[in-house]
Amino acid sequence: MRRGFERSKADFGADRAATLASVAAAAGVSRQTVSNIFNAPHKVQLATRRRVEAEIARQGYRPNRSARSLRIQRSGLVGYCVKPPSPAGDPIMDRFVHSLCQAAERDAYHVLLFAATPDGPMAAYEHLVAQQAVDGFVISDTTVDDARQEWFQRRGVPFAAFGRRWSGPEIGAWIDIDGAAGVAAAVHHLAELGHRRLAFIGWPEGSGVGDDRCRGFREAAVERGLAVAGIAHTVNHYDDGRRAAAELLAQADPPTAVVCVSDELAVGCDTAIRDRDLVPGRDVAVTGFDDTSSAALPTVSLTSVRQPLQEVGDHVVRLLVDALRDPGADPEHVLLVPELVVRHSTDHPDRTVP
Amino acid sequence: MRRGFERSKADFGADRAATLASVAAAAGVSRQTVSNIFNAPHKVQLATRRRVEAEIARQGYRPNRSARSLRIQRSGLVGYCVKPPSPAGDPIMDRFVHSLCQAAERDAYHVLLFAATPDGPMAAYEHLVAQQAVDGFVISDTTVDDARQEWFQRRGVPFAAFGRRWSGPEIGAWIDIDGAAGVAAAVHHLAELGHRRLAFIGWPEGSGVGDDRCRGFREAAVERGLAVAGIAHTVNHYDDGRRAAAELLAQADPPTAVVCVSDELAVGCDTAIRDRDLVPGRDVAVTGFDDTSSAALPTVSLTSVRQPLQEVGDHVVRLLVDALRDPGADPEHVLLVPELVVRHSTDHPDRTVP
DNA sequence: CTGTTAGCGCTTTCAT
DNA sequence: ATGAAAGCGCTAACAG
Repeated sequence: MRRGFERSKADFGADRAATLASVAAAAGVSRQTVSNIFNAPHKVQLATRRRVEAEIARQGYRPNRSARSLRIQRSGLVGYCVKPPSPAGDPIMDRFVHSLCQAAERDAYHVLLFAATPDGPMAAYEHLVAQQAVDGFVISDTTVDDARQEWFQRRGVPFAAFGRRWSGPEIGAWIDIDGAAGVAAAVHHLAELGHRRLAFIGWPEGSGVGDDRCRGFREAAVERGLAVAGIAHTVNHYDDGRRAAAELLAQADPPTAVVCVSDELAVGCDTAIRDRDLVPGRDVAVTGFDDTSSAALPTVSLTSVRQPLQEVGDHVVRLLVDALRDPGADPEHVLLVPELVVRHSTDHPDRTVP
Repeated sequence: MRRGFERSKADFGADRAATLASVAAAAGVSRQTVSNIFNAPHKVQLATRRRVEAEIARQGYRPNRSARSLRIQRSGLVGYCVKPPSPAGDPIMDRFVHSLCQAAERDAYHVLLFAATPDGPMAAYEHLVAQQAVDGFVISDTTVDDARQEWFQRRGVPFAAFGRRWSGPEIGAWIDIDGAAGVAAAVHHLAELGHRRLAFIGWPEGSGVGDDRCRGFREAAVERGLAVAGIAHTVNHYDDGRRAAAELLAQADPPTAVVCVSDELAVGCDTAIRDRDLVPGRDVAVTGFDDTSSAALPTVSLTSVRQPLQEVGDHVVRLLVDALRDPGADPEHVLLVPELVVRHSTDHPDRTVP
């Protein structure tokens, strides 16, 4: 029977992991001095410090995390709950999670990832809090009737949200993308291209994010004095976007540009335009939201609103660290303006002013 | 100045978190008995057990994780390194990560997520090992010259891989998707539809995953006695797929079906077919790999190979847990056959036998 | 600036 | 079946 590891965990146990004591003994100083090297370097004389540091490097010593956490009563972990994958895939999850990790590590934190359990939405959070497994949470995808913020507040659990509160009183710190501003940027862009008659395809009403983006459309249209040729509300599926767009385009006085609440719906709209033997961007303009990989496909080439997720990660960690440091401080709220990525769906090479 | 939390962390400190001692005192038993409830329930009389359990529930007590980890010398954490997001987005990352979390939690583990640091590929791994922050690692995206497995072995660090070893001796347990079988399934499907002349668009040679899928194509073509009208190798971009497909289709005796190593390239191929005023699936068939959201778009409707990522998560956690339990055991290797999702790109409604 | 002491909350012998 | 005692590795308070 072949061994899986030349040097298994059991063998490894022979030369035990380095500890404060092993480093101290080898360097001929007290354990406290070694500890100080990490936690209060200025308290150690340069000569001894050098010597101890050499020994630390030689043994590859790092303070044991459990022991340290137990002593200082902090885990150094940030909890984040991943939502179940949707069939359509999540266009921003991978970027957000990576930026979250990076930002956390800059502040000497790590991310503890967990999935929701079947027994209630807060069960997994509760479990981690009771175990004192994490110092706080980052949450995302906040909804209109989100119960999490209030739950955290009631228990004094520090957190920071990617996504604002859509109802009720403000609780805790959040950072969010200004969806209304993103959609407004699309409207302004279209207005500058000469479009005077616009339509909007949004999600069903009541969804926080969706309503916000819809408001951005309405307000920008008013501000620019543009005609609104219709506002549709539909679930976030390609087919529904295609159907909604077909109806809008079949009107007596159809829009020359359609602003969509998501790339998924915008790609449906793109198809509806082609269904009428029109060319997206040349005959009818379209915009989406999220700058997904589908939008970037040259066959689609969709103008879309891109969320600055790197910055979101940086901010959300900062907000949490602030809450951890000073639980009594005023929670901060940050609204980031996203960026419009212009492609052929609004700016076709053969386009003439509508 | 408004307070962020009605009951801040500081206030919260007043009624400290429940401990073994607090539960024991309230229930009128020793700390040991409370501990036994969790770790050796059979050793406790039913009557006292009920009483203590009631008190545990009342106080919402859970054993402190740091203390427990320190005592038993295990963190209950599995490390997983997220790779930086690519511009194209990762089509399978969200599904894999979620299944990883779920599977880990079934075995009372949690996932510690971290990002690679600038200072060397193993620096982040090393840091976590030295701190004893995790009990082992799950790795994915194994490459031909992957140095991680050997590194883990040398240090006796338990791990399990999603992705086989592409070179060198076997080290550790892995689970992988049988890409060759997936591509072969596509070839067999095409053969059954009557196609006799196929081409393949793959990645540059030397990439483990890509070569494996290419081999699946060659072998299945031989097995079925099909003609090979060309094998292209290109980087994984839409435009390159389109260009490669254009060349293959411009030949004197072009293929009637093109098998692609990825959805990204397959969508490029789809465009190249349309560029020649042909209809994908009716005139020339195309297949991709990964069943991404782009493939599922009805405008594309791409037949594609879908990886069973839920099962991959289950297996990879099982393999790691096995390695943790018995470091000396033979590492297991699992190869999962993926499933072909048939759509219009191979089975167009108006299709006639080629 | 260095060394000693105590204890974070838990599990694991060992007695009873 | 239950209770007492020891100690995992660390940091903070204090004494020298």
